[in-house]
Amino acid sequence: MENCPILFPCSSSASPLSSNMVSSNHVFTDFHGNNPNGSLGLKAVGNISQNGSFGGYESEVKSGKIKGEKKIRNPRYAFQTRSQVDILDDGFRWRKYGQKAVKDNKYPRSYYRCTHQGCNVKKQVQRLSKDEGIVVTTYEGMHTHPIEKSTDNFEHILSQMKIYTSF
DNA sequence: CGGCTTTGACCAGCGC
DNA sequence: GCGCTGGTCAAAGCCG
Repeated sequence: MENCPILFPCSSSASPLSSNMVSSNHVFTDFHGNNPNGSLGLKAVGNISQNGSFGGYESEVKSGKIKGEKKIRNPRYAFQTRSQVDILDDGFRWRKYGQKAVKDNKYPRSYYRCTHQGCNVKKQVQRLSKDEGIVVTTYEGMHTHPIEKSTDNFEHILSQMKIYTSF
């Protein structure tokens, strides 16, 4: 089955959502300041903690590199998920390659990399100091292979992400 | 035995 | 020019 909805568009699978996110350099989920709980229908997850930290997230590529177009980085996609654990099993195999503490947050940020050959997808998981129940997952790059694990439990998480990316 | 996590150090970019 | 922050690597150790 085409289990490559939004974040993980298979090379052969061209879902409208995936192309949408690819077209726009950053389809960043702009929840901050625009997250009336109830309108989202995310009663399951409650409130998503509307903080404006995401605005700064995207400012990375636009610094002074666009002029030289050399340091162009893969588009990033960040998602907030309500989870007790940092490790969100999205069906891929990730290898942790670093961990750093961020000043804004008291919790450390973990850097993961897809262990698949030829798949240089990176992701970083960060927990919000304000809400320890909120985990921010930032994906960088695109997977070029199908999911190797069943997205059984991941499905419900995905549904949440879908709502976020629907913005 | 292989794969993965951990942790410290190193490096590059940016701001002051 | 210096200092800071973020990001990545690499060696060692652990676990399955």
